[in-house]
Amino acid sequence: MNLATKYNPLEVEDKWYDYWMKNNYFHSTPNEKEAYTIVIPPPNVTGVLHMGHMLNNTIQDVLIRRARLKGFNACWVPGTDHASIATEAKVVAKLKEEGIDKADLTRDEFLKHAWDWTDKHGGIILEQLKKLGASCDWERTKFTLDPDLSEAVNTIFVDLYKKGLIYRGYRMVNWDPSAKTTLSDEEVIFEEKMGNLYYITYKIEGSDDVLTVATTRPETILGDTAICINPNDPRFSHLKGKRAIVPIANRSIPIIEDEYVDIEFGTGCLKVTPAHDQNDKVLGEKHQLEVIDILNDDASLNKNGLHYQGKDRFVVRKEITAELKELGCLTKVEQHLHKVGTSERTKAVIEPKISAQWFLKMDSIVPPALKAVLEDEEIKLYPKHYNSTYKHWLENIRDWNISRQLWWGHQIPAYFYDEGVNDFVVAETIEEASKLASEKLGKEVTVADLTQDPDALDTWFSSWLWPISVFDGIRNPENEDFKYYYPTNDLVTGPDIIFFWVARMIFAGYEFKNEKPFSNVYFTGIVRDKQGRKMSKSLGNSPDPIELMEKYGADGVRVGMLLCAAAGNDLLFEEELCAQGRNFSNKIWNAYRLVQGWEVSETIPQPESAKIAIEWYASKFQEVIADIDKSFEQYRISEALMSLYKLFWDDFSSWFLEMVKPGYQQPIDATSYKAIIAFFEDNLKVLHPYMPFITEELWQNITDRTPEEALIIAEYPTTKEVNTVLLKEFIVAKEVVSGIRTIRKDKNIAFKDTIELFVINNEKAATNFDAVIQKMGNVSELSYVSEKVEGALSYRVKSNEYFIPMVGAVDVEAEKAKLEEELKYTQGFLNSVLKKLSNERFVNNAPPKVIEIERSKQADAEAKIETLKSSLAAL
RNA sequence: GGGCAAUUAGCUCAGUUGGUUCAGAGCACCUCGUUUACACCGAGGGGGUCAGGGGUUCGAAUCCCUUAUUGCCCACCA
Repeated sequence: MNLATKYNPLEVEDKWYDYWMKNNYFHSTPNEKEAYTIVIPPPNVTGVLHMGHMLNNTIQDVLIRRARLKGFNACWVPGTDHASIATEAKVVAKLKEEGIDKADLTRDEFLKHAWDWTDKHGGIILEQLKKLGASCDWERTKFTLDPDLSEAVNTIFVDLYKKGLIYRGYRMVNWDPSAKTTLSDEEVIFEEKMGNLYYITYKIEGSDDVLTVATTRPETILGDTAICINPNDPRFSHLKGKRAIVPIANRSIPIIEDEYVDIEFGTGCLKVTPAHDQNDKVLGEKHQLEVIDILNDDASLNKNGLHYQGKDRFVVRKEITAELKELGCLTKVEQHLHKVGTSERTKAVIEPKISAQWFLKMDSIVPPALKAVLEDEEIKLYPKHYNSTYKHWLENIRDWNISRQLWWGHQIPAYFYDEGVNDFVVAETIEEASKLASEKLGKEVTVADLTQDPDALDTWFSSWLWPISVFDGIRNPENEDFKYYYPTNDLVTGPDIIFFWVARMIFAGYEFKNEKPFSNVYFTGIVRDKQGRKMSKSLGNSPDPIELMEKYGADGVRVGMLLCAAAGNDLLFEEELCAQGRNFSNKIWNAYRLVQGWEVSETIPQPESAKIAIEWYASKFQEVIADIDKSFEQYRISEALMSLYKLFWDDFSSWFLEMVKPGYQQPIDATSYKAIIAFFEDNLKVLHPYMPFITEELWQNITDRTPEEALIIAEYPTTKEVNTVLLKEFIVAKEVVSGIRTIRKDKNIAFKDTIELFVINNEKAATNFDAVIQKMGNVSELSYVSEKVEGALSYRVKSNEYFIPMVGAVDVEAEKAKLEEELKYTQGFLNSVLKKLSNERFVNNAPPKVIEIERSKQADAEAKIETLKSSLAAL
């Protein structure tokens, strides 16, 4: 068969993906083999593939395919996340474009739009993953809003509520007065702004004394319910136990003491407004202060704003400043640089606001998760330094606010029955809720009497169950899949969601199953562009993954991606790397073209050079796959790939194939050919996890295979002993060949012209590779001699000397100079060794092994110097 | 402000418990090459005061201290 000189990925990729799908190789069911399981970090259902996904999923596919080859029952569960905030925002925006305001819709109407949107855009990303070659078990595809997963979420909520771990509380939220909604922290952008710091004096009750506070938001004094001083601040010891009067409002408020107050900052006195500041709220709770909310939903002042009622907060800020000045309470205004939270979408300044939220208590949930990672190492994080980050967060964790003021998601299964907001029951269904409420009240409460909490649960409250719920482990804990696949093996994700997701999955694993969700977590870096900027749509610096795959082939992009993905580092991606990946595909392709073009002869004998080359590559291959195993143990996927790259390109193609290559239009002996094909097949196996398409294509090209013989389910090469002696001998042989090449280049001797090579074997080196040296150097005759060869160019490997006779071309002066330079270098080297060895403290303190090494270095150097000196003398 | 990391060749990174010719790899670069698989190639080559300073040690890219720069996370200072 005639193969094109270039590999064309487009012709083969879809073919093999369909073939794998058709033969159901990605699908896994429990069997007697050991399971190897990965659950995908579910991408947003309406998202599209970006470079981060490419990296992440390439790594997962490498792990899965490798496990499959290694004989595990490999199962990679794909799926998507409903991503409540992101998706709802997209739907709201889209409706707005159509002139529809979310506020005008009922919940059901809105959800209908959201589902339409999901049906239209959902799952695109999964189709894109197929282009990448992702060998996910598509029959197991899950979505966090699937009925079974939603049911699991409900069950867990009810369970935790019954355990007393879920409670309803008040919390400061980010309020967007323009959109009149709460925002998650992620949607708030802090911008540095120059503002004013206003110094305001308060009278001390029952005295003429005053105290001064500093604030950036003077209008909030109307919500003040205390003044706080640091108990260790000597300036204010006279204020202890006193009360102060809020200007304008003329309310009396207590002066409290707390070390939270920074003595250095501002005036050392802090006004406390629990309704409008996060830290003040904490202080307020600690000291049981009154909460006075002064704002309406649109950030105008309410009745607590007194005569400012109905006016906007910024208008009030100006007016109240003037009034305070008039009253003589404003002593100073300073310029002050501070960070102001603004809404990502509306740009409005965020107002902290207290509202009712649902919380999950953390105290009992955290300890097993800490222990599992830090003490027992049941779960290992790679790179390991994330242990500290993990520890720090878990030890300072606050109760988890699990409610969101959104509709797209799992509606909280709490049912109010008093029209108000205080009396509720928690139940998996509304029928159950009505029963519970009736019991609780001692009178009939019908379904119609109940109102379900409108809020949805935090997205992570469903995804924290992901490794369990994809196997239906919540609803049906004894099912075979769950028992077989859980705990999963590896999780591959970004460090940005270590708290949001990774830690919480660990919580869920121990809380609900008393078992870890996975054994290893591999954190990838962030994909950046050449300038180190994060790749993003808005910057327009992110290449389209699909276009890249069309240009370089999926295998090329996979390789390009991984080449720059050093373990745990961010990666600076550039398209050039995909070209390198494509070139590698092409290299493999052409190596195959060479081999498949050979004519095989059963009768000709095996050349000596081929025989030893085959022995050598067998060992070399073993050495490299052992290295690769080690790299994988440490999740150094990129390093493992580089080992393979060099193995195939340098060792296999540049050396091995050249060594066994038959002469032009000569046949190859059958023994060698068989071995070469076997090596080629082994190479394809180890390359397959990285480059699934080209390897399957060539595998199937080598010979007709039944579906049971497909590469994707082949058996990974077994480990055999490595002949290290042979490997070392070959390194020397390479240097000998290299020496010939250098001289050929220097003297412009074409490769097709044969040369003679004479050797003085001072090293008593083995002669195993002589046939190879002859072949690779195009040496007509290789002879061992004991005397220098006159009129020859020479070079040295260790203390061995090699001569290539050259008629008339030997420049004695140049030879001399070369020898003298080598001599100088070697003597310098010897001196440094001798210096070490003559240092008594070194000889006394260094371990014997190290001293021995130094002595052999000395001997080698001395031998080489002898050789060089006698050569010089001969000239 | 607190925490975590990083700084080695033009670029991206290895360098294990301090000790083999340990200063390395890939890419890029330079020179030569239309040899019969591949120019998406082959052969050869140049290139680094291991961020700066100090210390420990017989010996430091490696351990300690310190300074500088960079990145990430957390809290954001009334």
